[in-house]
Amino acid sequence: MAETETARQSNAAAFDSLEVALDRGSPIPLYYQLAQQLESAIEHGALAPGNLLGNEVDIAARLGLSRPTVRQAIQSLVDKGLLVRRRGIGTQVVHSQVRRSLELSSLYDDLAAAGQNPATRVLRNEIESASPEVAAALGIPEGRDVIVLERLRSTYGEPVAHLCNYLPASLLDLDTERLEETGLYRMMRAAGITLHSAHQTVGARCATADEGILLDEPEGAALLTMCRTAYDDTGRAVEYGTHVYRAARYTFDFQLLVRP
Amino acid sequence: MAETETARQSNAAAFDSLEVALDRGSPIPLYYQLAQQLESAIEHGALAPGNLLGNEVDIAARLGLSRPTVRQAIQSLVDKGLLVRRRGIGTQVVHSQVRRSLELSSLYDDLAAAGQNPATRVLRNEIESASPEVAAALGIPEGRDVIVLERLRSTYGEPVAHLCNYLPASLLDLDTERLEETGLYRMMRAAGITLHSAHQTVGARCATADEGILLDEPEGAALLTMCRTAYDDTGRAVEYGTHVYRAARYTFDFQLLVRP
DNA sequence: CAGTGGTCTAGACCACCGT
DNA sequence: CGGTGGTCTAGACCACTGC
Repeated sequence: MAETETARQSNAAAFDSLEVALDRGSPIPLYYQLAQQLESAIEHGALAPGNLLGNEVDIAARLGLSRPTVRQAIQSLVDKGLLVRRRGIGTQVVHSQVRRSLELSSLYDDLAAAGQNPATRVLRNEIESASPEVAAALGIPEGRDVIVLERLRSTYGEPVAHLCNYLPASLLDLDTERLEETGLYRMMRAAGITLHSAHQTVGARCATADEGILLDEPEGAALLTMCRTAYDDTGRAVEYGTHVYRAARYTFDFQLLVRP
Repeated sequence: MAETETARQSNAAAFDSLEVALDRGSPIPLYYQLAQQLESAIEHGALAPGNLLGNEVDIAARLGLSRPTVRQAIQSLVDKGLLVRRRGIGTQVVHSQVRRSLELSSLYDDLAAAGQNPATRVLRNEIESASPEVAAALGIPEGRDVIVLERLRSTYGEPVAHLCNYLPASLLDLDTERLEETGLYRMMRAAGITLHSAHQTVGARCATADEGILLDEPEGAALLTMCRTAYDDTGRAVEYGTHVYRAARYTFDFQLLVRP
C-alpha cells in the first residue's frame, strides 16, 4: 500500500514540480507555449516515460487556463506520438525508444540525413521543353519550359547520390552558386513557395555503366532509387525529381505513427 | 462584377447545396460525422478542388452545431491534407492530384500493396533464444525466448518478398495456418496488441545466391530491403523484422505531408 | 473597412476505467 | 462508485486578408 502511494506520488510529482512559465503578452499561443514546455520536459527527462500527467482540469486550474486550451496543448503532443491518452486512466508519457526522430520523414530528408558534411555539385541547370514524362508528372502541357537540374551530392568527398529535378520554369530562378551551398527546398521556400505534400516511390535497381562512373560504383551494383512529385498549398505540382543513391552510403529512415 | 458574383456563388453553392445529415442519437461524435460527410463529398467531387467551404460560423449555424465542433471536423481534414485554411480567405479544398492514397504509409502496407492476389507461405515458425541483434532491437535481455517467423510472400504465383520477423514469445501464439491467410499485424491486433509507432529503414543490396533461389532472381540482382521495429502503446517493442523485396516487383509508395 | 480563421473562456454532460 | 478523458456549447477577442 505504502509502495503504491509512493509510486503514485512520484508520478504526480513529476508534473506538479514542473515549472511552466506562460507569457500572456507573447504572440505565441498559450497552448503552444505549454506544448513546447511539456515537450522539452519530456526530452530532458523531467517527465519520465510512463509518468502520468495529472488530469486536465487540475492542470488548467493550476496554470490559470481553460480546459480546452490545455487539451489543445496535450493533443498536439499526442499527435506527435509523445503522449498517450487513456480513458478513465489518464495521460502518460510514452515509453522510451519511440521518441528519437519522431518527426515524420520530411521533404528535407536529403539535406538533413547527409547533414554531416554535405556538398553539392551542380552538373546541369538549364531550361528545356518538358518531355511527356515530366509534363505528366508536373501536370503541365508537353513542351512547356521547365528547369532541369542535375546534381551530384557527396559527403566527405565521396559521392552519395545523383539527383535530377524538374520545375516549372515560371516558378523561380535558380542560382547555381547558391544551389551548391544550400538545398533546393530551402531555395523554393525562400522564393515563397510553401510545400504542402509530396508523393514518393522508393525502389532499387542495378547501376548502369554511366552511373557506376558517376557514383564510383562497379556496374551492376545495387542502387536505391527515389521518385518524387511535390505539391504546393494549392495542389499545383511544383517539383518532380528522380534520385539515385549508392546503397552502401544511403538509406531512408523514417518513423510511422499509427492513426488511432 | 457579374463574373465575380458568379464565381463566388459557384464556390459557395458547392457547400450550401451539400446535404449534411447529422444523427444526434448516434454514438458517433458529431464532428466525426461531419468530417466523414465532407470527406466523401470531396471524394465524389461534390466539393471540387479550390472550392471555398464558407465560413465556420455560418456552417455551424446552418447545421445547428457550435463553432468549435465544426472546427474540429475541419481540422481533422486539414490534418489529412484534404483542406487548407488561410487566414482572412477561407477554407479551400486542396487541388486535384494530392488526394489519392492520402493515408500516410501505414504498417499494413505490405498486405495492402500486394493486395491484388497475395499468398503467404510460412517457412518457419519457431521459438528461439534472442540473438544479440534481436535482443537489442526488441529491448529485451539476450537469450530471452522469441518467436522467429520466416515467410515468403507471393502474388500471382511469383515470389515478391522474403519476410523475417521476431516477436517476444510472451506476446501471443501464432498459428501457422492463420498466418498463411492473413497478415501478422492483423493477428497482433486481434490479440489485443495496439500498435502505436514504428521505425523503418529502407535500403538496397544485391542478392546472395540463396536469396536468388528463394526469390527466383539471379545472384547479384538488386533487392530492396526494409528493417523495422514496431512499438506498442506503452513504448514496448513488439516486433522486429527484416524484409527483402524483389526490386522488379515491389516499391515503397508513400505520401508525405509537410507540418505547418 | 468587413470578413475570415486563430485563439481562448467557463461551463456542461457522457462513456469508460478501476476499485 | 469516483475519477478520467471525450465531446459539446455559446459566447468572446484578436490577427490577418482583401477591398
